[in-house]
Amino acid sequence: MMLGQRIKEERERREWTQDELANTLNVSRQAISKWELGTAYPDIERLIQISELFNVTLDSLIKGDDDLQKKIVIRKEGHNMNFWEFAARFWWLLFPIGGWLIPTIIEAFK
Amino acid sequence: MMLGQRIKEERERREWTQDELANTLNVSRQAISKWELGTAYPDIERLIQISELFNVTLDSLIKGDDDLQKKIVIRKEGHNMNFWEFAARFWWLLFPIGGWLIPTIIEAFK
DNA sequence: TCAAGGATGCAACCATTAGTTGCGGACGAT
DNA sequence: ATCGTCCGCAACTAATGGTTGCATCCTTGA
Repeated sequence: MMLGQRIKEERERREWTQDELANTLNVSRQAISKWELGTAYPDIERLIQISELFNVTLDSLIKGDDDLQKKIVIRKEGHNMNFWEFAARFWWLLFPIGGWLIPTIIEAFK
Repeated sequence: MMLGQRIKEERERREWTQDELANTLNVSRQAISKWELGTAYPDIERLIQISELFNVTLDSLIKGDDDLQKKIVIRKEGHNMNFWEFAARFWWLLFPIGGWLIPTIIEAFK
């Protein structure tokens, strides 16, 4: 995850120390250090604060630079019954349907 | 924060249950419930998973997306049956329909 | 050369809270 | 009536984010 690097990047771009950033966000300096080193992650509320403070999108902060982002689509199958699930449930319909259909067809060609 | 509502929206849009979403994200169903109710927030790693699964930006997920807001109101109520749900419920219609259709077809080719 | 101060990382501890397990209610279908 | 599905509530556990204190590295200047 890019979060640590991105925070450090934006902080250093503004030539702030960890301590200064910590004060504006009302956390200890160590918290900033951990975030940047990736040993801890800020909670979501603080994440929003950071994105607003640095004027960057959350995606840019967390995933890295915008142009590096690529959507990874993880498709999940819906819970629609497929044919076999349907068949497993209604196989018995073959009896009445078949029992009527087959004689009918046979009758038709006699 | 919009996060809970947004997750619920995107989940219901796909007609998934909390349980199904929980399985794809490898958390308990309760976790999903808490997220949606706002009594807990997913950690950042899972947040990224969610945004990728739903193919939405993190900003849209966390801060809310005004454009999406409108759509939700419309489709909030009612639940559209898919084909198989329909089939599972009205399979018996095959009897009268088939009873008329098939002889008609056979008659046509005689 | 080395002392001092500033900036950051490391380690241990604490406290918050995210996540799990278990239970029950609401609802629909059979 | 009963079973199955879906979801929320409560209590507990455990993971981890945040704090405090100390160590390290670098720069600067007498």
